Amino acid sequence: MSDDLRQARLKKLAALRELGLDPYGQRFPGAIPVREALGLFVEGREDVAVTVAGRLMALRKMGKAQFADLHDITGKIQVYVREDKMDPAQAARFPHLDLYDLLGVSGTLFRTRTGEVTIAARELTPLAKALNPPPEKWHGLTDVEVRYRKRYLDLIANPEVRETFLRRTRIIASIRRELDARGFVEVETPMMHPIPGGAAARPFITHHNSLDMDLYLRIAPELYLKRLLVGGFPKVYEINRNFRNEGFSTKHNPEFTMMEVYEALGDYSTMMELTEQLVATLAREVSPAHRIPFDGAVYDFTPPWRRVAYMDLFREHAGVAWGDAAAIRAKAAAAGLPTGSRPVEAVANDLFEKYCEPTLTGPVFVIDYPTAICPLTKAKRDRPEICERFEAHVAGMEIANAFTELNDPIDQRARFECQLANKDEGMARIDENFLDALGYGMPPAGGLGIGIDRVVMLLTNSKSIRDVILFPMMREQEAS
RNA sequence: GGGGGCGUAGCUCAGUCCGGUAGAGCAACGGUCUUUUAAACCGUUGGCCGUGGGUUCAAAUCCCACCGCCCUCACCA
Repeated sequence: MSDDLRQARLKKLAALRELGLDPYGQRFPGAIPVREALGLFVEGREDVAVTVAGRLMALRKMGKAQFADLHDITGKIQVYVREDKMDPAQAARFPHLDLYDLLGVSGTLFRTRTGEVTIAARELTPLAKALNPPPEKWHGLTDVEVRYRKRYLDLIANPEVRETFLRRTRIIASIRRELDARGFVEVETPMMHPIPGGAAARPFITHHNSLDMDLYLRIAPELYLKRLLVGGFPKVYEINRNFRNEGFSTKHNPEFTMMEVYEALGDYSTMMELTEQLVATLAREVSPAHRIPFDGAVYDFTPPWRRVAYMDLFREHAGVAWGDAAAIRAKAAAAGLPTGSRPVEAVANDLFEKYCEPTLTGPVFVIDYPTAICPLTKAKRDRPEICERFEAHVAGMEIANAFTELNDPIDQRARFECQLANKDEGMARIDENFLDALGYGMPPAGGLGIGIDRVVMLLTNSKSIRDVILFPMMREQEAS
């Protein structure tokens, strides 16, 4: 039983206490990262002293000698223990170790007969006793459910998982660096909204007790970032969580990380250039040759990316004419898509997503969307039925969505009212405060949203969004 | 929500088709071993076979329901 394994470890914990040691350790100054320690080795010398701290991942006992593998985030170092040639008080500590214990080790570096740089241990300091038995050492932890529920074990046991999440961190840092260098200012806007807006999605509802008011976890920060444009911040961005109360999949997590950028005096063309440059920079950091492998294909993000007009794609692949409302509804119904009382453009867009988007490999910009499905986007001056919006698609995923922002408060109100009339579109209530803000004058601007999780998926060759979110949404389950 | 798959020791997995005493490797425990690399060798322990019901003389195995996970479709500005 697992309980037996635990009991064996508790016995060793007690033994450490009897030696006067604290199995859970104290401040441990002087430890250096494992990789750094390995770098201090000087060929031919065996007197270089180092101190490291890490997790005990393997133990090979050979009579009076034993070899241990100590891991930290930077790597692995082997520890050599000769019980008969050590201070007896120190030697007495070693029999009470278990795999996964956290240890501090001091000693001198040498090279073993088989060539591995190793610490000859002089001093051992317990830092934390592991009471739970570890996953199997060779196959590691493969059960995806356990990997997601106990991500800490996944990170310990699977080095490539560590690498994926470190890369995620580097990607986000790089985005910030690039935007900061271009003069964008990072801001934080509310996560709890009285009216959910800026996207069409079902929100999570929560409640503020002392105000006795329902609040919504934000589905997008858009309407608040635009208020900042009104307020005179010309270039703002936010990287933070959005929440959408919808089904989840390999490409959707209920909470996900979105970056939104707004640039006063720009438009969707400037956002297209920004998108290309940002993603290309990230891709170059992953692969200087600009060859990004993903799901069996290879993508090159070198600008400029292909641009294709929405209507051209529709004409080519939808199988019906954009203007033929009856044919559009008939085709959608035949395809099992909802038609009902929805506006014909919304139904047509379903056809677009079903028949046109899958033909895109990318990276590609789909540009110039029908105005009817873009309530926050400025229409083209000469063609009011088309608006200045693009989506960037790669490998069947939408990774970016941007437009020339609608800044006419009267037009914006009309669009909201039209949206509200179609209950189907999911809008609950018009955000009057947002319209009021536009009434003070918002500069013409380009706005861009990039789904960070999906970009990280692309750049880490991860097929599931759960592999790039440390703690993906899971049904609650009792602790095991 | 629909369809498909999976759930057996702490971990990685056989066994299920075709019902007949619950298996292996790793880990643990006890030995041998003074430079090993998944150390090796000898021995021992460890199981509500996801949960509940049914069929049967007999169920890990067949049937039903439920729980959880994965894939897929649907939903999804």
